[in-house]
Amino acid sequence: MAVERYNAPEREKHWQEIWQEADLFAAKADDKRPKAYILEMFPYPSGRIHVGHSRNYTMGDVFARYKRAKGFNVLHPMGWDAFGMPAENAAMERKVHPGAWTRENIAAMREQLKSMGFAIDWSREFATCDVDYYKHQQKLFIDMMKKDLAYRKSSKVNWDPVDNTVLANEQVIDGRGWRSGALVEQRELTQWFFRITHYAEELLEALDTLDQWPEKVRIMQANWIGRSEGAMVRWAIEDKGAAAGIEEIEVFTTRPDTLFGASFLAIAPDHPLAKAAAKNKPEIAEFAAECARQGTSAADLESAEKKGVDTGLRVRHPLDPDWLLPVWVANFVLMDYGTGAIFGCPSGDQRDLDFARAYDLPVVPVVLPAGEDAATFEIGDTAADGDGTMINSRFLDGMNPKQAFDEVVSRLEKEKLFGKPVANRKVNFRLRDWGISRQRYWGCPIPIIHCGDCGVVPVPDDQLPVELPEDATFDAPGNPLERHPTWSKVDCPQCGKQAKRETDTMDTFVDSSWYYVRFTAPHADKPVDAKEAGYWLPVDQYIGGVEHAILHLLYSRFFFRAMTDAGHAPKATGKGSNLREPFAALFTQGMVTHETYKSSEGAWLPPESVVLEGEGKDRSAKEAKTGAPVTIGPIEKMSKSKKNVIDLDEFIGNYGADTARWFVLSDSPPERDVIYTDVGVEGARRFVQRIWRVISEIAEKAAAKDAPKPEKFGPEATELRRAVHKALHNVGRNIEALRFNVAVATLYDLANVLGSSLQKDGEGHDWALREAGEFTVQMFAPMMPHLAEECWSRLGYNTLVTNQPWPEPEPALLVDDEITIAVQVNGKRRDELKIAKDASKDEVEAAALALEAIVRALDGRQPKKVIVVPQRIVNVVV
RNA sequence: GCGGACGUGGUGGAACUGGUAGACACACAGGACUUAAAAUCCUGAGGGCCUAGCCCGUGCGGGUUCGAUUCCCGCCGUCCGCACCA
Repeated sequence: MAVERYNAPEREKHWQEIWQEADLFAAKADDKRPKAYILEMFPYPSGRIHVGHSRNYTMGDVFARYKRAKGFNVLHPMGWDAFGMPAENAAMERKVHPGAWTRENIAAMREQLKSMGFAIDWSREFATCDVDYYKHQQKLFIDMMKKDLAYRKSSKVNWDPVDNTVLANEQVIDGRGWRSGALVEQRELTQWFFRITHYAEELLEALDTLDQWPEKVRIMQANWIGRSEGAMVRWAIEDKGAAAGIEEIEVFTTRPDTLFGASFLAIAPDHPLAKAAAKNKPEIAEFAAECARQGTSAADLESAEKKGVDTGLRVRHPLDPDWLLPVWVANFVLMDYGTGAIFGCPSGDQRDLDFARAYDLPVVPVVLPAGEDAATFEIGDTAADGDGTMINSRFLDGMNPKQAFDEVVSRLEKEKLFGKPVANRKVNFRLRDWGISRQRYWGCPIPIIHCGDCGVVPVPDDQLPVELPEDATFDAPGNPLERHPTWSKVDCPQCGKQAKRETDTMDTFVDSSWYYVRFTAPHADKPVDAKEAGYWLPVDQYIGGVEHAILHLLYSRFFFRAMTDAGHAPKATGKGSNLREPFAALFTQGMVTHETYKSSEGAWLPPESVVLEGEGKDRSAKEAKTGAPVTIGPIEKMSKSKKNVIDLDEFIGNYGADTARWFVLSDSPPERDVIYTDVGVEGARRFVQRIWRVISEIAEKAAAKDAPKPEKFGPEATELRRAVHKALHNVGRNIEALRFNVAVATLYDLANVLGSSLQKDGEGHDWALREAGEFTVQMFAPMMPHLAEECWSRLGYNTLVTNQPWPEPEPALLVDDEITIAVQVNGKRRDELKIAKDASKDEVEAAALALEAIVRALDGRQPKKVIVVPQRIVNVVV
């Protein structure tokens, strides 16, 4: 009989109301069940949720619902990463207050998330721009400062000389300010830093304990921290007059063994010596200014052509006082790394080689790679940075680099320059302290007061929070806090004299470095409720984009330690005692991508305004309204700026939340990108309807819901039960491993089986059908929860499937008595063999050799060897 | 430039730990139902050839192995991050 269509939008609303009334997802600590804290990286409230965002939350939700069914006490909260630049840009462009803009966006996005039917404990929701959140962050800052984990120092920013404002790296386009178009320059400012380097060693070593993190993220973090063992080597400057009294240059090197291959020293353009030298040589000043116009980003610096200027200064080689080397200023040497000075060994380092070739500096090979002849070996375009034998290195000749390293360092440790050892061993990290100062309004104010007499004074606890002034102006670039007429004027808390508030606000990465702690007790009157945090932490499954693999995750790992050490530790409970890592398991998911469209004027067009025609190479597009031609651009991650987004409301209105959920889980492995296509969505929508039909038919044909389990099952029923129990096993296993696309495929498979078994009959079949229907509904319930509730009630229940425990498969139904294995001859498959699962090796071999196709393939030749891997394969070698 | 990943039919992808490559889905073709269409259901299919069978095939080139999508080396391409986007 015909089954009426499932009206997803209408039924979904219904079930969401039911869940809300039952208050199913509110989490409470102190439960007898084991806990599971499941968290997706919280969103920036940019305006509206699109299908791209929804994937991340859907994955978390499937996992949370599954864990709930498996008997865990689940915490699955949601909040808003609400500070940041876009709100301030909106304020400038549209004259809305950043706060108002943000609140509006949050309200809209909250409704969108709710319409997806996520199993979220909304009572814990907060935004990082809530005073009640950031006031605790100010307290954390002060306590970290007291532990010397926050401090001030000078560092560089991108400065727009026309707008008189600091620019973010992304606001610098080809060296110019994005609004003014002015050439950006580097400028030094005194700014606040977190001492993340204090934890460099620990953050590196603890990576080994994160066995539920993707290997690639751990590798990236390890490289980012960049521990290297080397030596500090001091070089005496020959002409001190020219160097403004500076006597030496200290260099960090990981390769002291290659010292005899040195041909120059290079210093950063902002190295003190470079600054001193610039006073006498205008071309150095000019070069430094040119470098300062390159922007501050490492990618720009390192991909720029290697350039330099000879300072004219000369230094003495530490191993040979008669050997003088030139000192260059070079754009590829970074003041932030090591000492801001290097010695160049062109034969052993590609960057040094490129530089030496450009400026005709000597290239002396010092490491002879294995297999090369010392007499003929020459360096071409590629540096020899590998292992080998030392040559051209006097007393080091014949050693390997490791021995030479030790020899050089121990010699130089004993030598003195100006009364101190010439060299000493040193462990260096690439990791730099975290600069958190932002010269902007929409962020957490740094709770500091600057007093002419007392200096830097933290705001006392009883004067917290330092709130942002509502009446700031956004009509001009620059920091609204700085130009506010009264806000920064305060009395010094120590001496009472007139003083000035710190007008820098914190990097928004600070906000997101501890929000997962706050979720454990979002209304507590101190930053951390030790008991709640101790119960829920660590986060058992954290889900977010790979783009956060380094910064957000490393900052969070640091901040969690720092706040703990500053007196805000979770209370140790059993397993969680001495908790240092906030995220026990991490999953990095891929983006949802979509084609981009551009009008003939070069403007981005949203997909709904474009009509597509043809297929393959003949595909073309035009504007729906005007018919004007449209360029089909590359497939890129859905983003507002490129307009290639599918709005969630519209989607849900058309298809329903379950279709959206099913679509983003289907096909693509979750860690990889998924391309949004209309046909893909159609497929998901059809499946929703198909499931509804199949379950409805099962509800009619199956045994009554309390019918006793039959003693015996006929072959049809057994076949069905095998398929269902296997699917149950696989779906559970794959959700557990977050391989949602495979779980989805398993369910497609099962739906095919259910469809055909509806035509069948036999002993116990009606009971098997009911079991199949119920298990199937439970299996897809985490993914399509609304449809599952609808089907559950169709099957005659007035309970909620959301509250049902995950069924356990019967082990006996998971194994087949007879299996099929492939038979190969010389590694090529020639036939397959059906044989009892527990057949012995000899039986398998005999049966395989008797196969007609094998006899033919052997063609009378005697097998040299027969490899039998039980239950897998037979390979006959001739 | 540096660091990290990824690459399988027309398409998205599957393949547990080195053991039958292409599950499942989309698109396509044929059929059933229908006055017709939509919807639904059934069937087919990696490519090639001398088609009872054989050969080729997981970006390209090598290697290890009885056996490689899987491990190793080199290359090409794409994507992510690079410290003030979040």
